[in-house]
Amino acid sequence: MDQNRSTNLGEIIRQGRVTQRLTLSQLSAMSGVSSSHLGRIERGERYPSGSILRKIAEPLGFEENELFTLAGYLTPTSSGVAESRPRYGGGELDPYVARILAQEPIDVQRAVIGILTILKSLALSTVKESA
Amino acid sequence: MDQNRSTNLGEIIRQGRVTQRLTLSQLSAMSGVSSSHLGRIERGERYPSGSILRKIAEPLGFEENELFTLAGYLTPTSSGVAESRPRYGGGELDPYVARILAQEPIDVQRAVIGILTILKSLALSTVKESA
DNA sequence: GTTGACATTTGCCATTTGGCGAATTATAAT
DNA sequence: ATTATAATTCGCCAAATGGCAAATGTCAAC
Repeated sequence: MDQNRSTNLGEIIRQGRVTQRLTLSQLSAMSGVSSSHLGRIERGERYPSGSILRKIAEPLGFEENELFTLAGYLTPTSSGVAESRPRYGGGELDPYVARILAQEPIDVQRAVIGILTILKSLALSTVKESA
Repeated sequence: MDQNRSTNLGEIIRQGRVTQRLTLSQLSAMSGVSSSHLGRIERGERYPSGSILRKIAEPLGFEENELFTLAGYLTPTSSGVAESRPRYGGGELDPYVARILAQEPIDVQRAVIGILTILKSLALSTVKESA
C-alpha cells in the first residue's frame, strides 16, 4: 500500500467512462483490460497499475500524464501537468477539475460554486449538531 | 505480464545509482524502498511499480516522466514537455470559479466534479421524461 | 588465515493485482 | 408480469510485488 494513492480514482475513471458513453465491456475491448477488473477498479476494490492506466487513458479521454498524476504515480510538479496549474489566491486548482469544468457553460460553473457553498454550510451545521 | 516493459530497466536503474555514487542501502534510505527490493529490481527479478519509480526517480537523478517512459508505463509521445500555456480542452474556465475552487482541498475539488456528473445525469433523464 | 564491516542477495511470506467464467442485476421489449 | 439481453459483480486462483530477516559475498585490516 502506498500513501500517495487517490481515494477517488475509481470514481474518476467511472466518470470518464460514462462521459465517453462506454460500457465496461466496450472499454475492455478498447483497452485490452478485462471488464471484471475495470469494474473492480471503478468500485475501488483494486488499484490500477501503471500498465493498466496507460491502456485506459486514451479510451477514457485522459492525457496519460493527467491520469498518472490523479493516481498518485507521478507527482504534479514533474508530470508537466502542474505547469499549466494556475495559482489563485494561494490555492491550487486541480488540472483535471479545471479541464472538466471548462467544458461547461459559465452559468453551470458558477452554479457549481453555489452548490458547494450550500454543501459546506450543511456540513458545518451537521458538525455543530454532532458537538 | 505487460508487453510494454523494458528489458533493461533494472540495468538502467543500477547505472543511475552507481552514477550517483550510492549503495543500495543509501538509495533505500533516500527513497523509502527496501534495499532487498531495489537489488531485485536491478537484477531484473522484480519489475518496479509506479509507486516505486516515483520514489527512486529523484535520488537517481531521473525526471519522473523519463523513468516512467523507460519503464513503459508512459508512452513517449504523451510524457513530453507540457505546453507552456494553460489549456482546458478548448473551453474556458471562469476565473471566479477557479479562484474559489482553488481554495478548497484537492479532494473537494474532485468531489465537485462527481456531483456535477450526477446532476448532469439527472438533468438528462429529466429531459428524457419530459419528451 | 581470520575477522569485522559493508554491501548485496536470498528465503519466505503477506498482500495485491488481474483475468476467467459464472452468477447476479439491470434494462428493454413484449 | 415475463423474458431475453446487456451490463455488472463475484468467486476463485495464478502470478506478481514488496519487505523482513537471515545468509552470503567482498574487501580491507591485522
